Amino acid sequence: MAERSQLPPALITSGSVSTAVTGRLSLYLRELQHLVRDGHETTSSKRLGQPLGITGAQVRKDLANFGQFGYPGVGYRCQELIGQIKKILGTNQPWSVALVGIGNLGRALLGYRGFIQQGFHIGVAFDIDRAMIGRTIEGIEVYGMPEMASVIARQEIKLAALAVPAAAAQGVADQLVDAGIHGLLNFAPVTLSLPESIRLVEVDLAIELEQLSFAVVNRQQKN
Amino acid sequence: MAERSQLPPALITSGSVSTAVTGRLSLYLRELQHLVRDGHETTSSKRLGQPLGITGAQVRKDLANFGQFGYPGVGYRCQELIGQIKKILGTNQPWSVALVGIGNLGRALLGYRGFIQQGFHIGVAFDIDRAMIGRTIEGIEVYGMPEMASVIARQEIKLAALAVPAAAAQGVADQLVDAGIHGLLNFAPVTLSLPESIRLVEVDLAIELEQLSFAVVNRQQKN
DNA sequence: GCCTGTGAACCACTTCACAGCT
DNA sequence: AGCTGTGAAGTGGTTCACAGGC
Repeated sequence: MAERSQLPPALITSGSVSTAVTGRLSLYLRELQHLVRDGHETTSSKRLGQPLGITGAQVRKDLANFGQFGYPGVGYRCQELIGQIKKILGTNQPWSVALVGIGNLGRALLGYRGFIQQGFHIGVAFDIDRAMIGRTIEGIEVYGMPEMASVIARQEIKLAALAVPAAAAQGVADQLVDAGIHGLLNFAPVTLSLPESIRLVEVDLAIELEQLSFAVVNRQQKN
Repeated sequence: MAERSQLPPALITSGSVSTAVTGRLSLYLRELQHLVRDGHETTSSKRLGQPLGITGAQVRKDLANFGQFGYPGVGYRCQELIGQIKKILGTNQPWSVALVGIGNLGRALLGYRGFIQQGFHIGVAFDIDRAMIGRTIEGIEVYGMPEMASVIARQEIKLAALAVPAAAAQGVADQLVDAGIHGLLNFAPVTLSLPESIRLVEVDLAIELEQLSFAVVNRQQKN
């Protein structure tokens, strides 16, 4: 399989892939990391997808969007595939994330250990609360909002997590965009209006519970 | 439109609807609540979907899965549609949720105000930390794990949020199932193995950041 | 034998377009 | 005129099935 390793650092295609695919890629990555921790060196598309309720064919099709990573008759080498998926997702290099809003949720994100091992860390935090500004929480410095643009520019931060009250979210998002952010993870339960160039991922905890409520009330089987 | 209001309390169909549809239903609900707050009495499928980047046809098709809620030539009455969507999602009656794990994330959920207005509240919390057991945090009593089954049975709790470390998640999930829970909102970054009868919604914060990373690196436009 | 990678078939979801109601 | 509800058409995503490599 010499040919494959001579290709440019993965993601040859990148010709617009659906979020369904990339979402599953993240699941494969998580699963592979568990497999490695359990001492597995290789796996098959079937064994990789099984615990996730995903067929082998689906796993192979998903990966086929980005290249050829498997070995016929053998399967996939876990460590190698982990590296490839990280390259695809862009997490082979670490990301520094700016956090805005140090309420309950913000502080939870500050202390969340799950980020580090996936290649993310909160690099700086912002809040409007004077009592917080200047302090260091969980090892992260807290700045006031006026310093946002300069701090984000100086530290070359591209991603931000927005954990402010709904009413403040759009205003803060605008400031983050002005500060030069490229992507935004929004926890506020509002629909943000942003320039096309800004990537947005939304997490609304109440909506997740609503989806659970629906599933329970309707006892629907799949998905 | 007398006929419609004589129909059984909505969700006539319920014949297996995709999560794509129900996810958008939650977004419509959120949007409608904002419209009401801004003083709107009615809206159209187009105006409802626009801020969400969803076409009017899509909005109408989604609602058509559950009945007829609109008025030709007029649109939808916001308050009425809010009520209908809540019935569909099962949030017209309040849900009491059990929280397991009072670490950073768990405490954030305890104090999260966004739940209440969508019809959810944390009714009870559990942890293994002796220092926590017996205390009351944010007005919620904290119990030890051995009391889980009896407390959940006594309070007839059907939903649980799982905010424990990854390594403990499967074991706690099993206990929750034994305690009679019907649906589980899992924040631990592991794939849980549960009986078919248990509904599961997963939120993995690191995965959300990975999706953002991919979107930024690949500068892909649409969803 | 086992497993990948992939065209072809299949299925589901989305968009279109229009009849019918207000 | 404006808007819903819905069959029909179109698009995209998933599953099938098999050729080819280990």
